[in-house]
Amino acid sequence: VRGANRTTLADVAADAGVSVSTASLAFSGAGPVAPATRERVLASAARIGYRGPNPVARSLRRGQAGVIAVVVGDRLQRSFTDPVSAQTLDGIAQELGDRELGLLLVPSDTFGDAPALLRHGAMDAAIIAGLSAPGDAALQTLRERGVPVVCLEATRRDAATIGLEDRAGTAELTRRLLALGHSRIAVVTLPFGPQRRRRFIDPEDPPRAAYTPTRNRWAGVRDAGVVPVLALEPAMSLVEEGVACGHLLLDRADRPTAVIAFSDLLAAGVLLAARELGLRVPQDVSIAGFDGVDLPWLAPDVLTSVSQPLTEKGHAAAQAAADLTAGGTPRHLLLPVTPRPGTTTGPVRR
Amino acid sequence: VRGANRTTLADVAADAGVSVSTASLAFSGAGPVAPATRERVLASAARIGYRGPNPVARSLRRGQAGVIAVVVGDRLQRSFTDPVSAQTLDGIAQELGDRELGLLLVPSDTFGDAPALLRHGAMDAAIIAGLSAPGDAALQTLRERGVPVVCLEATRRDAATIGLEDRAGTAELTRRLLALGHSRIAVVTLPFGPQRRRRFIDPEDPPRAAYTPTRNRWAGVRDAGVVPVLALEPAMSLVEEGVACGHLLLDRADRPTAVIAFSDLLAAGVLLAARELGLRVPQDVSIAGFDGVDLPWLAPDVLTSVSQPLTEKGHAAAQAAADLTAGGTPRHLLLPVTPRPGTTTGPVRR
DNA sequence: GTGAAAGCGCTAACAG
DNA sequence: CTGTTAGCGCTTTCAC
Repeated sequence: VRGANRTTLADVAADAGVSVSTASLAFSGAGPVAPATRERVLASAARIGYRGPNPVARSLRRGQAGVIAVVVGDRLQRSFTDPVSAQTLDGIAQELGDRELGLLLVPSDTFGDAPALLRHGAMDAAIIAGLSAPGDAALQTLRERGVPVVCLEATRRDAATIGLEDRAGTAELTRRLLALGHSRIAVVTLPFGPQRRRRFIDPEDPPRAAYTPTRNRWAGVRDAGVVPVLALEPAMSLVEEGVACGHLLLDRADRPTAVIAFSDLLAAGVLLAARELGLRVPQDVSIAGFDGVDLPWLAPDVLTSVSQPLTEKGHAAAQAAADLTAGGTPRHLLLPVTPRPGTTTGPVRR
Repeated sequence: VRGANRTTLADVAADAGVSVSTASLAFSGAGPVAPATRERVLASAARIGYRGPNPVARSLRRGQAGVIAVVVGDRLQRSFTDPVSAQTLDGIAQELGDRELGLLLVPSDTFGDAPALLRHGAMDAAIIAGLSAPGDAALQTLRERGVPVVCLEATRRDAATIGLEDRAGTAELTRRLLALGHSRIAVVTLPFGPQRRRRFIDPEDPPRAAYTPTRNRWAGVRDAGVVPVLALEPAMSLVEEGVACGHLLLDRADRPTAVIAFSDLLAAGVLLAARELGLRVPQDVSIAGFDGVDLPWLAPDVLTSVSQPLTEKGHAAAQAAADLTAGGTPRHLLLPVTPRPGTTTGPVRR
């Protein structure tokens, strides 16, 4: 139906009695065409049912696909239910839309082969959203194809990156807890790598995390001079995981007086666990998160957190991708975070 | 960088001392090529840094873009945070990925102009996900371009549709409440149209809803022989709206004994409102939802609801789109729903 | 202002 | 098995 013999610009030109090039100009408006001719061409187009220039042909001629691929975790369901990803993607989509660039959405897990789309899809650049480890198949495939890449949440030499002041964020959060008199502080980290397992981490000597934000946020806590009394790596950044971690941390005699979770979703889970255990927040335990997302279902509580400029991050990523497409060199951007006061932290009770 | 003079198949052919067509066959594997020649071509490609066939050129030649557009509400942030959309999109992405079709994500609000991408983007078909009213700008633009369309959540003659047994769903839910002895049943509907306002609806004589699911789910309640004691249209299907509606319905002397919300997100909001008001669920009020999504943060409660096969819906939509691309005729599919038992409904107390 | 010509990079007949 | 030929539909110099 679509692939069949649709009418082309040549048909229009023939019908209007002009050359193809003139017809082209009449449509694109990119050159001088007599108003009368223009009218005639447009009329012919309408008459014979011409649907406008074929975007693929245009792309071939221009040498640009007009499309930026956005690589997200394999399960969109998860990527999107997470407000952090959703809001970032929203920012990317806005900026790309403003520049009339298409957004090719490519789900791809970190391990295993890159999907066919990534290997063969038409794209001028790619944005790897979400956590990616150095050896990432997606990144590698893109490199081989020579597609310029923008990485979010990662440190890469060979790609543009949009980073975050993770480290300053958790440092600030930790200092605030210290100021409130907390000394027994536990941490729920982000995943260290793609393995997806829940496990206690040695707070004195944690393994090196493959994921940059995990590494940086941990470093921030240490910057504030704190060695956590307990540290737990969740399988994923999900509410359910937060609940599980919360139980492991709070349902014990030597309960910490404060918990820092490296994401709001995890912090929310810890809060729910505290509620289930009959603990009052913040009287019995203080809980801090990271991201500053809006979690209306946590009402009446609002997480004490650190906001990252998610929409802006998306804008920056899209902008970086567009720049690379235009031949720009990969730049490395670092976005600031700002403390967001909430109801879930308070002075330590003795 | 990308648009510059990259190496082409012709370069490879020249280097390998074969014709372009042979080189092409060596890459696509779509014809008989002597293993030796094939090796030689591949070696040349590697040597001169050929990155593989240009997807745009291939598309032009094939007459297929290899891309399906997926139109979602203007704010991705909202579309995705909603588990219903997220899971549907996940299903679409899976199926499209399996067929090696690209997913072009296009945010577009229902009113106002269709975005440039929809007017000029390369696509073989489009899926309109999320609520769409008959006059929809996106749908109209697509029609004018002659792009075949699949509509979710809508009744359309001129497009393939993937529907849901909404009506049977709410009818069943209502009957179950009746069986539990409820007679004072209130309803929180879905939005009736794109206006986004919260308002009470005349239960005896509701306006006609532009959105199909709203219409059908209401009809289902009536099918069960119930006229709601109160009916409230939310501005959107969001937890916050559910909370607001919950307060309006439950914080009054003639409080209903049961509330049916037309989405789980709204039902969750009503449940939170009930908790805030100190009402026990289901002892003081029963609450039923629709969709059957997983809301871990509602623990320990699980909404009594009706599950729709979201992933399957996504699969079906993608499949329908692929069929249309291949010249198939628009079909109209109706997917079943299944009751999902939960903890939020119980016998009426007197 | 308008037209002729030359491809963008690839694939698919069709000969050989 | 391999090469020749002919476009896919459009844009863009460059003459006129």
